[in-house]
Amino acid sequence: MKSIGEIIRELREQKSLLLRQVAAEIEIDQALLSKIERNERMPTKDQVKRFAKFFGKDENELLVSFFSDKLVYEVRNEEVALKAMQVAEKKINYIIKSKNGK
Amino acid sequence: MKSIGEIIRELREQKSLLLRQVAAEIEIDQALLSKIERNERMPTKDQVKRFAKFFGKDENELLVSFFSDKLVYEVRNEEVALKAMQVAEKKINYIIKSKNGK
DNA sequence: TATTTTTGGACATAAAATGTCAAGTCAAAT
DNA sequence: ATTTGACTTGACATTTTATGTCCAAAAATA
Repeated sequence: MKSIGEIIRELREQKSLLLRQVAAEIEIDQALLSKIERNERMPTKDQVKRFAKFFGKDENELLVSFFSDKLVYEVRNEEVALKAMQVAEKKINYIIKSKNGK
Repeated sequence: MKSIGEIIRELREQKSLLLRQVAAEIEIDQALLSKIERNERMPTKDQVKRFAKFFGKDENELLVSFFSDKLVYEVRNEEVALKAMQVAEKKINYIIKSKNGK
C-alpha cells in the first residue's frame, strides 16, 4: 500500500528523470518535490492532477492515494483512528445513498 | 448516524439547558456553541473532551463522532471519497498491525 | 410587545499547510 | 583530493484554512 509520495518517486525513477526535470514540468520547486516524494509535504490536489497527466497515470487512481493519505494523516496518533475511519465510511455511504434519490 | 453537533445539541436539550449555560461550562462563546451544534464550526478535540465530561458521556464515543465528521469533511465533494476512505481504512489497519509487533 | 434565546455575518485571531531559498551532504567522476 | 551534480535539510516566508469574538438581527416565548 504505497503513499502518494512513494508512487511519485517510483514513477520518476522508472523514467530515469531527475528531481529538477519533473519539478520543472509540474512547476514546483525541486526541494518541494523532494519533500513530497519523502512524504514530508503533501502535494495539492491540483499538483496530483499534473503528476497524473505528466506520468500518463490515471488521475483518479492517484487522487485515491492522495486523499487516503490525507485521511490517515488526519487521525494519526489517535486511539480511535480505526473506529473513526469505519464510522466515516458509513457516513459517506449514507450521504451517497441520499444523493442518488434515496 | 449523528454528527458531533447534533449529539451535543441533543444532550443539551435533554437537560433543558440554554446555549449560554453550556457555553459557560465549556468556556466558549455561546455563538460558537450555536455554530458547533449546527455543524457550522467544528469543535476542537479538547472541547469535545470537555463536552463529554460535562454531559457525562463516554469520551471516546464522542471523539469517534468528532473525528469521523472531520474525515468525511476532508473528502466532501470528492468523487473518489468512498474509495479513498476504504483505502485509508486499509492503511490504518496496516499501520496498527505494524505497531503491534507485526 | 417586551424579554429571552438563538442565529447570522463580518471580522479578528490563530493554527496548519504549502512554498522558497541557501546551505548542506553524499556519491561519482575526474 | 577536488570538483561536479543530485538530492536533502532546515529556517523562514507565504498562503490557506480553521477557530473565536462581537454585535445586530431574527425567532421564539412570556
